[in-house]
Amino acid sequence: MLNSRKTLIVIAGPTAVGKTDAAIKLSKYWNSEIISADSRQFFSEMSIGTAKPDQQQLNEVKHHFIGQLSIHDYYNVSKFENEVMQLLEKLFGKHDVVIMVGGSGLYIDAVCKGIDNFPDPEPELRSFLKGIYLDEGIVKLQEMLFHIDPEYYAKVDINNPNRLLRALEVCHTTGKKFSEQRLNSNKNRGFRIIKVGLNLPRPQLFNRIGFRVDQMVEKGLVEEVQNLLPFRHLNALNTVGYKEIFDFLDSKINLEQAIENIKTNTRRYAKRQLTWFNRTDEYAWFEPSELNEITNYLLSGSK
RNA sequence: GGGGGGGUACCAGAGCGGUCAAAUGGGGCAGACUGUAAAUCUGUUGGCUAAGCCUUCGGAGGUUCGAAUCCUCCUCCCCCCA
Repeated sequence: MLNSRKTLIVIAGPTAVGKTDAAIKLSKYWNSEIISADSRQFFSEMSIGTAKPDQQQLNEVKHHFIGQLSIHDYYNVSKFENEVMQLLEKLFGKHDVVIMVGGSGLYIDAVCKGIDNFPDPEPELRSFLKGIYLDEGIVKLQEMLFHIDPEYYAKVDINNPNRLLRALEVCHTTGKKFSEQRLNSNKNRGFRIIKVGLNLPRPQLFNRIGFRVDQMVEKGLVEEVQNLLPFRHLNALNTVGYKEIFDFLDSKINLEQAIENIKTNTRRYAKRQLTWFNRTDEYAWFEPSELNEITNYLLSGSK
């Protein structure tokens, strides 16, 4: 069991706000290490388009969960939760403070609050259900769910194929209703968690997004995506910055248009992230440049 | 100079006498979200003292009980002929 003096500092915020830099500085201050909670920076083949920390930054502070997976690997939040918890046990052995940075809200929450246990989905079942959806449409999924798990049917977003697919998948593999197993439990972690949100006035954030996308293109985004073209069907590549370039490589749109689309979709992504983080009032919000304020806040809170 | 087409909400683009504050798409804004999550999905998008009222469909007049829709003039744009 972890010592309660141990603290996990969570740094969250919308994409391109400046989380990486801030986390590195804070990590240096506490002489600690960084756990990344970014569902796309996990993949070794995706670097430019995911704005991974560069080699110099990686050398400055030890990072975990950056590029540890291949786009061909199957991964999910639950695995992330387990791996992070294992790692934390080790890290807290030598540090009182560990920093977790990232923009993937679900992944952050899985670490902070835990996530219910479900068996891993069987790939065959998953593709079977997907086939039904593709062949017979969402209405068929709705009917299936209505019969198997009316309770969940009553509360899900009935138009969201992913949700329906997942619920059906769980019902079929466990033989039990999804709604009965989805406890929304709140695991008690043996360490303190302090959450810091980083944000900027919207116009400024959006400027940074535009600038960063241009930079990605200069660094060779198109080539990176081109090399991944054969694997475009993989889930990891259903990602902003990649799908738009695929459209360009398909000659559906020109480069300029693709770049514009990436910027637009990134702005939307940032908005969705903010919506997620604003769901709770657990975050103390700062601008990324307010390092002193952040440090003071953390010091007063981590005592 | 002659002939033709057209100017509709942030943009594109339907509508072509009432059921039009105006389809649809894009963009914007807001939201949902426990295993594909940078994914997936939803709502909203003229104004207001909001089941009502006010101001909108290039501009000005006119016809009509009634006009984004018809007529006249003006204006701007596009295409064809010279």
